Amino acid sequence: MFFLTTAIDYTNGSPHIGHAYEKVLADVIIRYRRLRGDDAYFLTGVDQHGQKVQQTAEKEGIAPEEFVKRTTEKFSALWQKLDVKYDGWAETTDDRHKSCVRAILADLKEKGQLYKKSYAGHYSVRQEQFLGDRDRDEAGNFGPEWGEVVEIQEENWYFKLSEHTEWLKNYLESTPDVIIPAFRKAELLNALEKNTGTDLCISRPKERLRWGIEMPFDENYVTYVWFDALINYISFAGYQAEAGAGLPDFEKVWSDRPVHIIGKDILIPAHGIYWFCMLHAMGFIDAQMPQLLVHGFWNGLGGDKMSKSTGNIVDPNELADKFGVEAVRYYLVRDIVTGRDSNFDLDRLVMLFNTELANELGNLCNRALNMSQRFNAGILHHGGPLEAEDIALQTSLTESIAAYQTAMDDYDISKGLEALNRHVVHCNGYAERMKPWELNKDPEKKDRVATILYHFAESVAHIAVLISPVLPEITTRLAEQLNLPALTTLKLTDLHWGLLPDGHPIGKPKPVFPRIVLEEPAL
RNA sequence: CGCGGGAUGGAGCAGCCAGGUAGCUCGUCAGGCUCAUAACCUGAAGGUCAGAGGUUCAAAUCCUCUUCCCGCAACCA
Repeated sequence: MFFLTTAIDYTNGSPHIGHAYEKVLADVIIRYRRLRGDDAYFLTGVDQHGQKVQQTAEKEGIAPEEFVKRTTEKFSALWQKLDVKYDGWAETTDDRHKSCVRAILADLKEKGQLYKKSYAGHYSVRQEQFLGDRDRDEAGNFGPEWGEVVEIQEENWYFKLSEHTEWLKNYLESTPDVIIPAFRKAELLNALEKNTGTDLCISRPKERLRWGIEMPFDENYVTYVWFDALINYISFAGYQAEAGAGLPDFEKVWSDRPVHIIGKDILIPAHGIYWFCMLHAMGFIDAQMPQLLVHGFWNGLGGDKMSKSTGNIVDPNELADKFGVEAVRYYLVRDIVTGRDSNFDLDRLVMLFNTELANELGNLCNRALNMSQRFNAGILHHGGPLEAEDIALQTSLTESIAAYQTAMDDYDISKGLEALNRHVVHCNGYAERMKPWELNKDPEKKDRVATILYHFAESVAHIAVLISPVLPEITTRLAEQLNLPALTTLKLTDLHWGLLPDGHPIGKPKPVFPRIVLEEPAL
């Protein structure tokens, strides 16, 4: 089975465009895999524990449970709005997750993978955290923002990460496609080089952090981020779950290498090092290690980082309300090369929607249906013998589908959409060259007109199916206009010339993509 | 020598891994069409592919050096 996950979002604030991008990307990939006919499972969710949540909840004077419930809602509501359809929803406060985490910790302790060690360092009472050298100012002191800084000693639990780094290095070097895109692997190997020898602190004493999962063998501690959040990938996949827990069958879901979609910021060290080593310690073999699909970031217009301080944060909710879900989904996967960064540009969002969807595809559909209605009373006929131009159009479609499939298999959604667009453009050119509106004036050419119109409709039918991973709602609308609802259930392998039967009554044209019109800027 | 990414016509990008006439979208200019969502089609102008050197019959693409830009604390994708 194809098992796809995303990073789980931290429920300390509102979702922004980056969160939306990752989920839409995942949704497009999972829908594509289903279109390909693969059995697929999509898991996403939220990370709810930790200090920040505890602090923010305190500041607002409510219990962390309450706070987390509220912020989680914002995320799930957005996914619903953006038509992101997942099979499994991971919330780290879920009891099933907690017991899985505890079972894993107990097991690793049993195996001698965990130990307790004392650590001494500078601690900020106000911020409730240990400080490192990087927190010092130029003069080498801790600034006033940290408040009172004391030296304390503290015991914590550690995971023997260092016992697995050698294996990891060999694994990474000998296995292709562990990290997509490939250029990130070099970075990871470099980081690994530096990391050897250190173990991983995985606990916090309860006096400092209450909002977490209690260690199964030491009630004074909760486990800290790694053995909580990362575990979601297996806990919600049904790893060691009891029957009837409402979780999938782990053996089935994790039968192939799963794909984890993550942002470039959490590759090193979290997923690239910790997670692989954790799985290895748990006994996962090389063939069960996940692939990491690492995506880039959306920056502000000038390429600046998006941040609250510069105020260039983009709210996906507002975006969807203003421009529509289709425009947002299309833009997010069309205007970025998977793996790289891109600059978020509203003008381009509008432009891409208006040109590629409204003008080219939408208008193609519209003109095709209109002519069919006006010239042939809305009935499609396969028509007469094919001319060179007809064959060229069919070839264009075949080539577009092949290019689309290759690109989509490589998670290159942008290139896949571009391939579809090429065929749409070809169709519009075909229309200009064939001029069915001229031919129609000659009663002798009825058959020829029918052939041409059929080529339009059939192309639209194919594109409707192929674009469904990105714009599922549009597929439904196009299928309605073509009066062939069955299109929405077709798989890639079902596609062949002749989806629309001879004598098929086509629907009435109605703009599928109304152009986005922005108010003219006042001059 | 910390690590990594980037530099391609006015703007935004692809091509680079597996060298072989420099491509896409937008914009600009000129024309055409009228079936269609003022949409569509055709053509043109515009690039010494950051710079220097090297390998090669051939380099945007491989190698070396240089310059400039961006990212690299935190459970913010």
